[in-house]
Amino acid sequence: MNSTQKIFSVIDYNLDATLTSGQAFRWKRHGNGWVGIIGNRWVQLQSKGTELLAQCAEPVADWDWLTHYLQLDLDLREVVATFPSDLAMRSAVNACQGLRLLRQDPWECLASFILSSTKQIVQIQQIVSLLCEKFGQPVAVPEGFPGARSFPTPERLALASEIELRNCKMGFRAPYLLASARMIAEGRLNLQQLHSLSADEARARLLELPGVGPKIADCVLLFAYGFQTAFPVDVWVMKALRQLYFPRRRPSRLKLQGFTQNYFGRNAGYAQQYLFHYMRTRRENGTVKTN
DNA sequence: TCAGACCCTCACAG
DNA sequence: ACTGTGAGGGTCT
Repeated sequence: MNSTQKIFSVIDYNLDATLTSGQAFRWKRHGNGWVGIIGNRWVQLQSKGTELLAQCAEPVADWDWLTHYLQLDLDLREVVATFPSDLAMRSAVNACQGLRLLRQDPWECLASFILSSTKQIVQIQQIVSLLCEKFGQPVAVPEGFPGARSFPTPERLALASEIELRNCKMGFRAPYLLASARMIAEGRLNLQQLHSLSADEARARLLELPGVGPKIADCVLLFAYGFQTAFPVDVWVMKALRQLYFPRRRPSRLKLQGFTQNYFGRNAGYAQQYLFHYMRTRRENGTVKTN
């Protein structure tokens, strides 16, 4: 039966933490819940205990897209059980039970992270919001809600000028986003095809894009393609790693990569998300308990 | 490996 | 109120 809303039963799903943890940049708080756009759909989400209420603007026949985006079928306990059990890791997990990884659209994720370099999360949200406002397609919205737009396609952005993009306050990231959009629009890189590659191969392809370095490539592998071994190292995670595991000398990037893969295991990327969130939200901002 | 440049905005001093 | 300053989920050269 088609309905505009559905109730999912969930265990250990911290919606607030998940939507504010810097993976996705378009969710806005609305009352107790959240409003966002997934693909071409407007969605409102509310979490109540073990229930997750989803509301759309138009009737939905099949909710698989939302189950997939939110990764509702994932057994989080099984994932957390694979983390190393040092104190910092345990503290990070305890500080934020139910933090999840989303499974986003590759292009939206890629473009958003190209825009993320040396920006704070609120600033990224602002840029992405302007970008959607200017280049996105209108989507259906329920009565009484402000209009909303989808994330612009690479084809649309490929037609934009650098000036237009800079007007979205993205500064020096504009030529990167434009060039990447063009490469994808021209078919020089097929984002869907990366699903069929290994993590290393997919990573190599992403690194061909201008404005995409190791950190952003890993974010896309993790947040869009679900390669859970991908381990984005940003300033926060680097701070944690150095304090915790390399107190003496700083390791080379290659060494660090080897270490994170071995030490954090097959869900290294998930572990990274907990460390990131922990570092970012702790009161003493930047210190981690080591014993 | 190692800086420095790169846009722009906001928070925070003074 | 105003101006000055610094730094912010990096990447490129």
